[in-house]
Amino acid sequence: MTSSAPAPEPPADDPGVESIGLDSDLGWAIRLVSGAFRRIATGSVAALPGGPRGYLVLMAVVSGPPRSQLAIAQQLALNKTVMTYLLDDLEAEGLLTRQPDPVDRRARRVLITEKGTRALDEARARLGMAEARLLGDLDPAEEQQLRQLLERVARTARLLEIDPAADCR
Amino acid sequence: MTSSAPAPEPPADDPGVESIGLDSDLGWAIRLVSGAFRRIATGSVAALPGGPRGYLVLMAVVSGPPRSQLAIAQQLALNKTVMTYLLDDLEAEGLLTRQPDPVDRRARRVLITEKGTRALDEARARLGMAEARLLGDLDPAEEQQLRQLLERVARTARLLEIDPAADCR
DNA sequence: TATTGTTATACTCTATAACTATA
DNA sequence: TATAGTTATAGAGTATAACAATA
Repeated sequence: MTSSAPAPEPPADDPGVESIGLDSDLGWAIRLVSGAFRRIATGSVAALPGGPRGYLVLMAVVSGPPRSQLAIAQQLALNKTVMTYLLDDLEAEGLLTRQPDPVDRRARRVLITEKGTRALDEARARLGMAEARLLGDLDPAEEQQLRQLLERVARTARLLEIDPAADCR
Repeated sequence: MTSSAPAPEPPADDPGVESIGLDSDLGWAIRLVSGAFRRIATGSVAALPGGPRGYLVLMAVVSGPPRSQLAIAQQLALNKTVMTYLLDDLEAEGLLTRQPDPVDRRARRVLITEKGTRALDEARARLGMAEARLLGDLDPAEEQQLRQLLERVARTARLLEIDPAADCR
C-alpha cells in the first residue's frame, strides 16, 4: 500500500523541504534493511536458543580459539550478563560446553559440541537462503559491492565509537 | 584496542570453518552499521521528543499532505499506540498540533508548527553531519552506490514482507 | 584490590487488549 | 459492526549493581 502514493510533490513553498522524503533518507533505508534482515534472520535461526544472539555466540566460538565468556561478550559487544543467560540456554541444549580454564580458575572456556556444530551449520544454511532472498534483486557484482561498502562503513563506525564494547563490563 | 586487531587468522585446522567469520558476515555488517547509525542518529536528534522516532514522525508529517495519526503510523510501520505517545510529547513541546479532521470526527490531522519546522531543520542538519562522519571513508560515487543498493534491498524487503510466511522454510 | 562469572533488579521499548467516540 | 484514537498492562531486551570465587 505504501507504494501506491509516493507523494510526488509536496506543495514546496518551503525551499528547504522540497527534497525531503524518507525514501531518499539513508537512515530510513538502513532502518528498513536492518529490520527486514532482523526479522528474516530471526526466523532462520529460530531453532537456536537465544535466536540471533545465540547464533552470534556460536559463530564467535567457532571462529577463533577457545576463549572466556567475557572475551566473547566483548567481541560481540554483548553485555556479560546477557552472555550468562545465552550460554545457560545453549549449554542446556547441549550445543556448547563450559570448561574450566586450566590457568585461571575464575574463567571458563566456551567450546562448541558436535551437536552445536550441526545446529550452527543448519542455521547458516537457512540464513544463507534468507540472505539470498533479501538480496534477490541484486546481481552478484552488486551484492559483492554492497558487502564491501557495508564492511567499510562498519570499520569507520568502529573507529568513530571510542569504546565499542563499553557496555560489556 | 579492538580495532587494531582484526583477528588476522584463526588456526583454521578445521576445514569446514575456514571461511567462517563474523567479519565477512552480511548480518554482522548490517548489525554493526545499523547500530552505529542508531547511536549516532540518537545523539543528533536528542533535542527532539521521542528521539529518532520523533524525527521520523516529523519527517513523515512534512513530506506529504496532512494525514491522520493512523496513516502516519502505517507509513512508518509504528504501532498506533506508540504514535499516541510520540504525538503527545511532540505536541507538548509545540512542534506539531492535532487538528480535528473536518470530514471524520474520529480522526485527527497532524500538522507541523513553525517551531517544529525549525527543530526539524536543525535535526536534519545535525543528522547530515553525522551521516557524513559515518560515510567518511567513502568517496561521493561510493556513497551514492551504497544509498542506491540499500534502497533497492529495502524495496525487496518490503515486497518480501507482504508474505509473512516467507521467513522460515 | 581487581577480575570472571552469576544473580537480582530496574528501566526502556514494544506489543496486546480493552475502552471511547464516532462512522 | 467497524474504525480512529486513547489508556492500561504485560512482555521482551537490556543495563546496573551486588555478590562469590579467584587472581
